[in-house]
Amino acid sequence: MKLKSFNLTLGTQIFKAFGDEARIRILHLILKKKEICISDLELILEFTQTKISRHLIYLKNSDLVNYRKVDQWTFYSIKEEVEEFVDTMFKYLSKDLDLQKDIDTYNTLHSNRELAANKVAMKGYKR
Amino acid sequence: MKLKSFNLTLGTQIFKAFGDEARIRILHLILKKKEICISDLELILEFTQTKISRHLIYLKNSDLVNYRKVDQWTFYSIKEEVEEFVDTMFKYLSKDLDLQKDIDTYNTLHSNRELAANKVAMKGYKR
DNA sequence: CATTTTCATACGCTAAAGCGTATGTTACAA
DNA sequence: TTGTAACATACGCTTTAGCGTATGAAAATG
Repeated sequence: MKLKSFNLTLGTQIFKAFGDEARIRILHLILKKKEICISDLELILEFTQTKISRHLIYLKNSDLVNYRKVDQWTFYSIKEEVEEFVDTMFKYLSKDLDLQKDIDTYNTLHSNRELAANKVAMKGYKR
Repeated sequence: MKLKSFNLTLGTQIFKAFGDEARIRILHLILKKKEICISDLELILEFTQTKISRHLIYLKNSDLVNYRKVDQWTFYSIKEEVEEFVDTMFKYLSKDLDLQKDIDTYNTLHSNRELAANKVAMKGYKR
């Protein structure tokens, strides 16, 4: 179910989550690609694994993302309750070139079959 | 003119501005009451003058508010370019009881003629 | 079964945020 | 002209945030 509003405490926490460029870029990729894992974010954003991991934990604690385990990967996604909110936020950022470039980078890597997402999606993927 | 979007840098700055309970409460009062000065915010929120002043400077530097001088007071207002954005943000906070209470407090003080806003609005206000 | 991959976390550091007290400045009031 | 009200700012302090390096754990791979 959709969350229509939040109180001051949660609201502040959510805005704080958006108050960091790295987290915005991570959230943006999660939103646009529905699901993404840490190792793929590492390739795309060229951050250290630690940095990405920590920001994802932050986002998890802010109730903005969920995760599920698939084989050895942990895929993060936007929590359904806040998806409309997150989507609204990114409408205000839709013209940003850096965010667009991140999507391009994802697409290139995906075409090159370099992402974990490829391996999971691949039929007959051998374990 | 309305600002439809902002880039990553400005966006991060704006979200940071919302990432603090005191600033949210201040912004909320400015938005709902159109204009407000520091001494009135002091009465309503019961923060120190320094704290309010600093947060308003922060909001000014984040391009969220404007101010104008009226007699001895400095009245802050939401910048027109971001008003639609700010309004949208507060829709998500519209159920919050603390924010509602701040408005009630403003209204009470206003009824009691205890705000600078009263003195300015008063016709024939003697200098 | 040894190695690699994926992700989390402890440690230590630096920078930024937030705050109170005190003080300064300007303009209005008496 | 003396005092007061409104607001800004310097100083010092404490807390929080963000980061890299190193290490740990679990699971998959070869």
